Amino acid sequence: MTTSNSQLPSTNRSLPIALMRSREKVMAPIREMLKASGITEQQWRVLRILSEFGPQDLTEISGKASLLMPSLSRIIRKLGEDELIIRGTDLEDRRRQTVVIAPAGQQIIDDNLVLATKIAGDFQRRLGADRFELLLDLLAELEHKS
Amino acid sequence: MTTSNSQLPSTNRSLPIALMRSREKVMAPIREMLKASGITEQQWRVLRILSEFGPQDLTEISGKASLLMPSLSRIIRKLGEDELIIRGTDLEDRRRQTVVIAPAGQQIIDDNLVLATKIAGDFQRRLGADRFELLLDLLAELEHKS
DNA sequence: TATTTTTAATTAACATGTGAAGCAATCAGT
DNA sequence: ACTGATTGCTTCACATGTTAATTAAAAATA
Repeated sequence: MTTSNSQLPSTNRSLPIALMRSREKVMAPIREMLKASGITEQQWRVLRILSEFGPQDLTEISGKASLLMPSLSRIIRKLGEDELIIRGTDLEDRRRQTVVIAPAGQQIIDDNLVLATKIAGDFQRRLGADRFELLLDLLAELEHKS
Repeated sequence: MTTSNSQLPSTNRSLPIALMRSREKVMAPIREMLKASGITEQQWRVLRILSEFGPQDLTEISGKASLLMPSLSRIIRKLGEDELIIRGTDLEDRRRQTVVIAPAGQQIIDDNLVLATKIAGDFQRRLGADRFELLLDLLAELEHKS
């Protein structure tokens, strides 16, 4: 406005904002679903990973869930307090915390299985299978080093 | 792990996680750039919008920046305290707060113009112009109602 | 083995995300 | 003009994002 910034791509066509917008749209129905179970979207991600890949330490979860350690540390503490997971110190390496999903946690996964599958499928159908895969590929390419 | 959840798409191929991952990768260099100016990525977005579209009220900014009102309210307060923007009550409708970018705010936009343009261009080149536009289109499609 | 370096996790401090409640100004209908 | 509904923004409460500092344990090296 004040000076010329015409070289900058308009915020209307900005990749960061587009990513935020679409992330919000994708997450909203999942959050809505999870309200009944009383957990957040990130807690759900952690439980899903524990359910799918079994017991593991925080660093492994962090990588799979794309959560930074400080966030994950708080989430694990909360999930432990709510008895949705069970944590224990690794006897081989006492720095590590091994985390296992608890029955109550698995129950939440099971309770939301059908609806979560439907929600994921809706987005896939919205774009079509091919374009959906293409989108995932393009997003993955953004992560590679230039 | 405990019970079967094979219908659920693996977290490895999950759209929400893919969106988070790529968002982080796209934002990281911008945050790095902004450290020198002492503002956050969201504050930068607000300043850019004010610079590009001129004075406007919070609701308008909220829509363009994809920031919820509670977040934006705090951001605007902070930017005002730092004198990067100037806010005033709209005399026509005293509920509205009209926000204008201040010289110090415009200076930050100007200071980062070249590097910000380069960063945005890097991602575009990484995919190629066509695939980059395709990505933006696919993301936009996710936002439509099913 | 003592010292140094690295690693896994936590904590601290501040900013944002999110849903809900609150408040004042405006609007709509009477 | 009066009342109820709506709008624009703020505040609250809690969770997460982010960087830096911290702690304990393990690994590397002298």
